[in-house]
Amino acid sequence: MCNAGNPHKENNKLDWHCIHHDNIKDCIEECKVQRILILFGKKYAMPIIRLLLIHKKMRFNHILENLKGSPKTITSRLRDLEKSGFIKREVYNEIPMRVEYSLTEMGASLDDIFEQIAIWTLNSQEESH
Amino acid sequence: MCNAGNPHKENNKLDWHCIHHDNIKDCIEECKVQRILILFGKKYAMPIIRLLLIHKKMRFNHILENLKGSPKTITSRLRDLEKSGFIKREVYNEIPMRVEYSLTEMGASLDDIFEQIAIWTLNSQEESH
DNA sequence: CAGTATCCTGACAGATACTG
DNA sequence: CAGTATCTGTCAGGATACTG
Repeated sequence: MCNAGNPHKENNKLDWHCIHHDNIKDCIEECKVQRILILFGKKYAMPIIRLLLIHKKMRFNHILENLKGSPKTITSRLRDLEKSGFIKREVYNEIPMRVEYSLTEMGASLDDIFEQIAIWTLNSQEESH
Repeated sequence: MCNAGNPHKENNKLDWHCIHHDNIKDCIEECKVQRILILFGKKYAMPIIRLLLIHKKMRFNHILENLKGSPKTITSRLRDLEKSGFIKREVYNEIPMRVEYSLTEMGASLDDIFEQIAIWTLNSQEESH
């Protein structure tokens, strides 16, 4: 069983990843921590979140221009983030067409963990001096 | 300039990633948060850290058997983690040869951020109900 | 405008055999 | 034992042209 969703710091550390899976494939598919790391290890995933944290709402071409990626890759990443529940896609049937991307509540909360990672990198730098 | 290494929560949020780079390539190369996410988005990176947190020291074949990966991939990941300063590789010139992997202080501190991500996944799950 | 479709390159990863 | 070498397949991502 994957216990990544059930961390009780007092009792046992290491609750953030399952060690009891028979094969690692199950871990990767079921462990939420691993899935987040895989998603944000992909190109543009984090920069998209950051753009939306700053601008709140953005249209496709604005994201595209800002990140200077190919439309295929940007689309792919937007779909990933949407499927994972981090961003919301709203279509307005105007001419020309308008699509606006924004963060879900869950997506906006990513700010916290990214910041914590940043703080961690700062601390681990100090320790190594 | 990348300001990911200089987070001051009181003044400005979003310090965890640089928005002022002209192109995203510089961000990926220079931003520490992004680099960590890319590294641990790769297969076996997190499971290796977890194994070493539990067992303290492990030999190559034990890691290999435990994670059931191909030797090429496991070696590649061990080198990545070593280059980033998370693990230490010690060679003993015995016959048969012995190599032991263990965490550096910085590697052991990864426990904290993985746990924080796990706690975050738990909280964001509750919110969405 | 917001994407798809197509083609292409390179990195990631598995399987297996081999070596110091 | 601790890898390396080799071959293979899959997928991420770029460039560009096209479409509803």
